[in-house]
Amino acid sequence: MIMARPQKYQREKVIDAAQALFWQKGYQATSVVDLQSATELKPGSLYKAFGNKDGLLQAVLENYSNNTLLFIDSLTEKHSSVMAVLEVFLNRQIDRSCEKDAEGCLLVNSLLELQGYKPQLETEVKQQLLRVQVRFAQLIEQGIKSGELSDKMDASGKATAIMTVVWGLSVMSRMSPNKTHLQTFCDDFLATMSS
Amino acid sequence: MIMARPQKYQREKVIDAAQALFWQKGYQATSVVDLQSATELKPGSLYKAFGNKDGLLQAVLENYSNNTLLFIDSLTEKHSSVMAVLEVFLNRQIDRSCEKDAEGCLLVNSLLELQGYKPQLETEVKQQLLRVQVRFAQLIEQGIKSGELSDKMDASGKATAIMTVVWGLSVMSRMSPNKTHLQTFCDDFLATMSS
DNA sequence: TATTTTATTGAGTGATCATTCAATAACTTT
DNA sequence: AAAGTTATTGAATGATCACTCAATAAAATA
Repeated sequence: MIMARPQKYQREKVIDAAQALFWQKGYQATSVVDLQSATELKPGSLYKAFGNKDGLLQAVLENYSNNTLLFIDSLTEKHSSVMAVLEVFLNRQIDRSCEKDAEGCLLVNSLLELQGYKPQLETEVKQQLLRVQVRFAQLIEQGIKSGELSDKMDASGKATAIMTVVWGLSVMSRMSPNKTHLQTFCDDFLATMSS
Repeated sequence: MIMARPQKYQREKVIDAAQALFWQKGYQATSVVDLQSATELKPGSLYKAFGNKDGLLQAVLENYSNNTLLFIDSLTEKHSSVMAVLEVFLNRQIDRSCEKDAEGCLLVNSLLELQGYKPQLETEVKQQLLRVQVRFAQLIEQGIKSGELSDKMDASGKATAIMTVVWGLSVMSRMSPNKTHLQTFCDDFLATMSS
């Protein structure tokens, strides 16, 4: 393999910097000039690496949802009970929602911003969100089989419920919510899932 | 009062047309040219009437949240029990979320799109969302006093919970959700509120 | 060292954006 | 009917946008 003139920049760092910007300001409000400053990439390099602004967002979204899946997996390894995993995950969402300048979930933000405007990116975001939902469904399936979770609703239904709560928290994070209120809400919700 | 050259257009119709556009495409993706076509207003008239694009969105948001409050009030008049009001409201949210090209809640969409980009409009959106949340808190307060709702959590906490669910449904509406799953989720949620 | 290959550079491009304003038209008042 | 008032009109403006590309620089190979 011929390799003349290797890349000076680190792809990971570039994606992280871009992610921070897209998360703070959203897709449209983030100009390519902003991205050039944050990533310290000249326009030509940026377009060489990611095609265009859409391609950069796509790389960011993949990175973001990969991290989410990795986090779920790490919780699954750490805790033996499925309920514990759900509880810890929700509590982290609550903590994030109550931070001072909480920005919610990048995937949710992107989904709502890009609806009916960038169909291709919208599809991409939906797929990433579905990946997370499916991972939860798999986890819950185990919990139902082991008898830990009730079998009143199937795993798919329970996963839908949990995603609705998580995404609700993501929106709520923009409203300076009361932490105790959210905790009580999530406790009650989790109670409806266990057997 | 001197009135030479009265307005040719109807302010309500203009706001409705603008609302439809903002709802479909979001604030940034809706160009002033789009708004001119939809409202059949020339740029000068539009700016005379609303100041600028932000002013038009503000008028739309006020109109939107007024309608939401009116809807809650109409349910309150129609049903004697608070639980019935909450149930009907949530069921309408579910129905909307499962429509073919569901667009979620305009206020939620706007909140997430404008975060960290248009602080003034963001504040406006938060206020409109809070108006709705407060109206629910007042309604729930009655339900607690009458003993219909449990007093385990105060009215403010219960209102936070319900808004989290409603906003979660608003996001979920973009994901072609399963109606039965949402209904079961909301039934279980309402059960945690009653005494 | 000379050649080849490829990433980097950054000024430049055309399109689109929100917004303005002087001219005009329509309605009321006198 | 004339004068006065104000909404309407639409071409024009300047700014910003995402994006391009020919020139250049740096590393690997011969």
